[in-house]
Amino acid sequence: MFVKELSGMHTLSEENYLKAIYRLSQDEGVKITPTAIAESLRNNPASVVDMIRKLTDKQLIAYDKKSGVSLTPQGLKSAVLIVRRHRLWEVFLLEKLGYHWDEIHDIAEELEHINDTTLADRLDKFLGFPEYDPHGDPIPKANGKMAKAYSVTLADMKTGTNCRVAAVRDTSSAFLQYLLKLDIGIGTTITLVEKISFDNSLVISINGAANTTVSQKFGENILVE
Amino acid sequence: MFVKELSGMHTLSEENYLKAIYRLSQDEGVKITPTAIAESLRNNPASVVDMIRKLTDKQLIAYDKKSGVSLTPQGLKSAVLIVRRHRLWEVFLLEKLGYHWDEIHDIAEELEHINDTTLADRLDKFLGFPEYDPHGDPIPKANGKMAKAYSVTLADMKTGTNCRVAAVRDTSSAFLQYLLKLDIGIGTTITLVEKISFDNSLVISINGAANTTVSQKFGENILVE
DNA sequence: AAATAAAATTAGGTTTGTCTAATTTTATTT
DNA sequence: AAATAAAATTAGACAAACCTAATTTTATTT
Repeated sequence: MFVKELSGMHTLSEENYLKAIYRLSQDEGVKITPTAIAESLRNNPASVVDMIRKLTDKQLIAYDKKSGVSLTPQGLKSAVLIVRRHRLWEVFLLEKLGYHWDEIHDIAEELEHINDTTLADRLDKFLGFPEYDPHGDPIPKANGKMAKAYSVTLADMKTGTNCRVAAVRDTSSAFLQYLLKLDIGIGTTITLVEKISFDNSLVISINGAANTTVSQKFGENILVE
Repeated sequence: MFVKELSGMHTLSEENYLKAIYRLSQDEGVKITPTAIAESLRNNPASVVDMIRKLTDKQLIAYDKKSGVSLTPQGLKSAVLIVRRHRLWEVFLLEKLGYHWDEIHDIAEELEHINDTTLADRLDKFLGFPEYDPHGDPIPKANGKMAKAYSVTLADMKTGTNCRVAAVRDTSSAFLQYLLKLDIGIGTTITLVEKISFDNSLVISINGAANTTVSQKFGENILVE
């Protein structure tokens, strides 16, 4: 299929690797190893090594044993476009089709691979050029630029301070449904009442309501501002 | 990937075969042979034979040397759902994203494979439950029922009669762009002025304008009422 | 009916992306 | 530094979906 040879055209697998590598590259200072990629994609390091070779040949990534895997400018461009499409489709599914935020990730995971020169831009326009997706992640613009991602977590907060939920790190429906049950969404105000030093559990007040206790892991998956 | 084993889940290829068989089954009285399927999918009869075995094992089609390939009730249900999704997405692309009708087929060809229990129904609702897609093909309802497809072509008309363009058979951008140039769309009124007996060319008047001559093949790809 | 043409099928390959098991390289402990 | 553990890599398989070439079956002519 000669179509696949056209610049900017990648297989489904290639796109998923680029996305995984992009995601891993967001944790600054962390080396991107074959094992890390394999864990991220829930596949085998041996498979990753094969794909690293393929993507290196295609000049989408670079691999240096010392510094690990990195995206080339071309690979970054492709990865950001996939992320752009993913996040735009999430907005569409939530705002236009009425899905809840715990249902959209997996569908967007498929929609993001649909490739057409103008589709993302048309969708962006149709949605009114949203800045953030329903999970609080910034949506890359057509030129690749985007607002800075939130990085301070609820677990990083000082006891006694207030914050606004800005984004969620984990987008699994298990986590999002838990948030729904706790009545936490983007924009919710949380007060950190106490940190339990034994296991770093967090005692919080959601929108000024009675106190609730959540785990450290929970706190690390809520991004605040 | 155990996910693929769930009922109603088919591979991309399987879905394309089901769709092709469904399309061929619309020409009533025509036997669906491996060669016909291969032509429709532009692939090799040997490949088709492999897939016929696979789909037969999965009880999605039945194959009888005398009568050819047919969809089982289960296969029909899957095929109709794919067609439903395709046509709904076409409406979306045209009406919401502003594409022209010659650009939407190929994109819908990808979107149609996205499978989620409620996606098609939500999209249907969002679009206002359209009856026909932008090419005039009826959109199957959630229950599988749909308006009858148009079947009379411009070439079938009697000389001197008027008709309204109801649908197009060929959805290739080459054909659709030609129609755009001729100023023909769904709803256009055409008068059949004369049939040239030599090669069945058609002399027509579009929306009452000056006469134009088109080929027999052209006329056979315009469905009218 | 025999000859020919067309269609269907089988046999054996190829590519993509995955896997397991074995091996080699690198990193971490002791 | 040697021993051990972990990570990376290679080697060899496999499934899906396709292919070509050869063969068999079916249909059409003469």
